This record gives sequence, structure tokens and C-alpha cells, in this order.
Amino acid sequence: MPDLFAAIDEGRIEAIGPRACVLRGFALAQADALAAAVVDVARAAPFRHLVTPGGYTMSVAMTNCGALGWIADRRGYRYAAVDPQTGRPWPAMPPVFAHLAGTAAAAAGFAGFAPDACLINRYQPGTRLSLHQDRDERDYAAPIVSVSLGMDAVFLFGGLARSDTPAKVPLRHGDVVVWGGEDRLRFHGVLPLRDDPHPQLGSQRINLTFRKAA
DNA sequence: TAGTGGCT
DNA sequence: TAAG
Repeated sequence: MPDLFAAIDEGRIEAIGPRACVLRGFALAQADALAAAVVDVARAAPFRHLVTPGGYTMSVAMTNCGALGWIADRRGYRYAAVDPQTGRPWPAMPPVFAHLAGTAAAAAGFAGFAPDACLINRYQPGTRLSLHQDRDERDYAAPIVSVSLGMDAVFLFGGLARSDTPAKVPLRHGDVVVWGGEDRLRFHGVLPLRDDPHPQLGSQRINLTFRKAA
């Protein structure tokens, strides 16, 4: 895979763990199509602020597409095939989403990634996501693929224990983070967003997180 | 298992 | 900023 080494040499791939990396600008060419597809998804399944089991309303607004969607409520976290807010199935995963997720995973060394869930997070200035693990999926063989659009963010990438000090990874429009294997359950989060409006997307950041949930 | 991507 |  000479392309992989070339990409590392050119700084387009940054390792942040044995099986975790940032693909700089990997989604840039598709960014407009991805953003347009988010608008379509949100028309059918509007962004909403979920309430955690502890009773706190999350600052980040969320929606989903694909066969399964991640949800939180007072009863816990889980994946559901039906959007509890609309009573309808989540919108289908747009082909440009699935293709990007598969090629990004392959570029990071995870061949054959076929996500059945895409959680879409909308960050506005001041919003954050505190340190957590993605552990509601059925098995952890598949990686997580995370796509950044819009405003800059600081991604926190920690260890397998919540108490492990996380690395701070700056993320920009078009960057893609992939983690799996021994890094699959690492704690991660996002620092409160600075208001530095993006030329295309304005004062927001959209994050697409692809998972194989079932 | 409980409890939980937030809070103090 | 760390920890529960």
C-alpha cells in the first residue's frame, strides 16, 4: 500500500494511536455534497437536544440516518430503528455518506467497513461533548469513522480509562478521524466550540459519526 | 453490572 | 484541571 506511506510522509495521515488516525482533508472534495445531504436528513428527522439518563440536556443537537440511530433518554442509551420524535424510521443513509465512510476506513487500514448507523451532531458556539466511549454497538470489530464539517474543533482523544489524560487534536473542515481495533473503546470528546464562523457553514460544526451498530 | 456522551 |  505505497499510497498509505506517501500519505503519511505528506502529513495527510496523522497517527493518534496504534489503530487510530486523522485523515487530513479526506472529505474536502465531498464536503458540499455531505452538507447538502445533512440538510435533507434534517428535514425528515430534525435535530434535537437529547436528555441524558442523568436528566441533563445535551448542548449538541443530534439526528441520525441509516438503519439504526443512536438515542439517549431517561432510560439510557441505545440504538433504535425508529426515530422516537417522528415515529418513522430514520432517513436512509445517503450514498455519499456510505461511500465516504467506507473509503476513509479503508485508507486507515479497516477494509470492508459497512456502517448501518450515522449519528449527526450539530455543534454551535460554546457547545461541547464530554469524554465518553462509543460502547452501545453490538460488537467492537468495526471502527468508528468521524467526519468534521464547518467550524474548527478540538477533539479530545483519551485512553481506555476515563482518567487517562486525553490528547488534544485540532480538527478542521474536511478532516476524518478513524479509530478501531485496540483503540476502539478509547474515551473521546470535544472541547467547547469557539465562534469562528466557517465560510460555507457559518457558526456551526457538523460531525458525522459512522458506526456498525448491529 | 449499572449507569451513561454531563455535572460539580 | 482531575476525578468521581
